[in-house]
Amino acid sequence: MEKAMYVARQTVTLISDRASGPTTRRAPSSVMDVLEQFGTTVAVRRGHEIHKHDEPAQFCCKILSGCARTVQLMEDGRRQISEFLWPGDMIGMNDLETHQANTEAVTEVTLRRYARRIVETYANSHIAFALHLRTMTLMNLRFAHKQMALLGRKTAVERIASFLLEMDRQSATSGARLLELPMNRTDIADHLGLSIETVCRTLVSLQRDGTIAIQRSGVELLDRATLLELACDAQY
Amino acid sequence: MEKAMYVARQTVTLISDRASGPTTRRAPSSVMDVLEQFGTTVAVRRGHEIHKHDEPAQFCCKILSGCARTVQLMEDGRRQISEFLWPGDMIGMNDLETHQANTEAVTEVTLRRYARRIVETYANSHIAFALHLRTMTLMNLRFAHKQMALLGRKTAVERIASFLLEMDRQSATSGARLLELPMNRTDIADHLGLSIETVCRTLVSLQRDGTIAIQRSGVELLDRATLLELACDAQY
DNA sequence: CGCTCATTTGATTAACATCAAAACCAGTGG
DNA sequence: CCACTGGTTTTGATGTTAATCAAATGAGCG
Repeated sequence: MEKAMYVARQTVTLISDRASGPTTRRAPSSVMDVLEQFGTTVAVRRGHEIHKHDEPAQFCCKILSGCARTVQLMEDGRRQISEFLWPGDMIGMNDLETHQANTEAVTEVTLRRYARRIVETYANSHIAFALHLRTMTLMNLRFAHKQMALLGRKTAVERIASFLLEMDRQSATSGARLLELPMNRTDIADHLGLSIETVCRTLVSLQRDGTIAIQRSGVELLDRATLLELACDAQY
Repeated sequence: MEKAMYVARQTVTLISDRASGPTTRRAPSSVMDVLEQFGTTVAVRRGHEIHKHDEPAQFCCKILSGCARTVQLMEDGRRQISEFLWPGDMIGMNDLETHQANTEAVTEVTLRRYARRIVETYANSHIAFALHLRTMTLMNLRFAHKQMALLGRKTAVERIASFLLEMDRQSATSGARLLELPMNRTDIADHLGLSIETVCRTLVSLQRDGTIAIQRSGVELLDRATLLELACDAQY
């Protein structure tokens, strides 16, 4: 009975989801909901791995709660965090046979996990689902291009300002003064291509200017106008 | 008659194309060939624009010959070149309503141009085509992630070595000693997040080491082993 | 040949990394 | 409550890489 219901919903709502807009990498509910019935819920502890690089991509997941990071690792230990992932984001959809990066829990994370076989089967028989997968990948790609411009051409302050605005946009309580930052300074550094000390110093200097106020678990955005200017980015 | 032929080919060969492997962003011939009949061939002169950022995405193109670049521009003129595009690569498939970046001809370029409306229509009714679009986008995303690691964490020499190996991989005559580099030093700099002077100096220093030999229109790769080591990248 | 544009070289500077240590913070247990 | 511990963040001093500024050289072309 539940199964029947899902199928019905799917035929009705599949198309409309592409309107979810260019700014989110979230899985809009309706198209992906058809997977619900096949998923299992899993908890991953802070710091633990969700997927490993080069592992066969058996599963993909939707984040229910918490924050994760995708990490590219060089032999000598240098790290690049391509993105942080939030509730609603999908993990492991950007891979074909094997995972392309480590995915790790930044905080305690709960996931809804699906066998990729199911997802692929579904994509092979439901065109709107296949199109939706592409749209999700495109959103990721759009973000990646922005991040390349940040890493290639922005200064430390510009990177931090962009990061704060991006985190605010992603955040559930976007627009609130207090912005929670669950990741530590090392993660921020490895996401922005900076050293941890530069991240600290830049945040402190923004605090001295009165642009932000650093809190134990995040940052207050006091002066958005200044951040916007510093971010050098039409999007925000 | 020609039309009929194309349709026939399509039904036979649609599925098999996903085997085209993880290392190319090219459009494998068979799936995309169904578009052929709708395309028009266009020439774009060196330096001219193919698509403009924020323009409605009316067309997409396949490169027939030449080299193009996708450029992200900041207000003050700083540039980031996300990628170079080669014969077989698709342009404008990574956008939804509007283009996300400028695409410009590095050399004289000839294109096969298709109305997006046709492509979208086709994707909406042919599932293998829709799946293929996703696979192409995934290849692009994979490259973008590698480039983020390069921009965030690699030194100048490592970037140049990675770039040369990447260009060699993309090149039609991959493996040959002489590697053609149609883009100028400024383009390379804006692709690697370096200054033009650093690109020059680094190339010259690799030449002094005997790793490469700089030619008027490219570079000879004399010592691939050293380049591989410098690139710090398991992929090559 | 002389013009323009691209590349290379040189000298100097600035931004950020690195190294080192102090301060802070969250737990833990007395 | 306080002291102790391990980890994270912050601050300070110094070093390095690559950017910037400036000029010379080289290549393509009418």
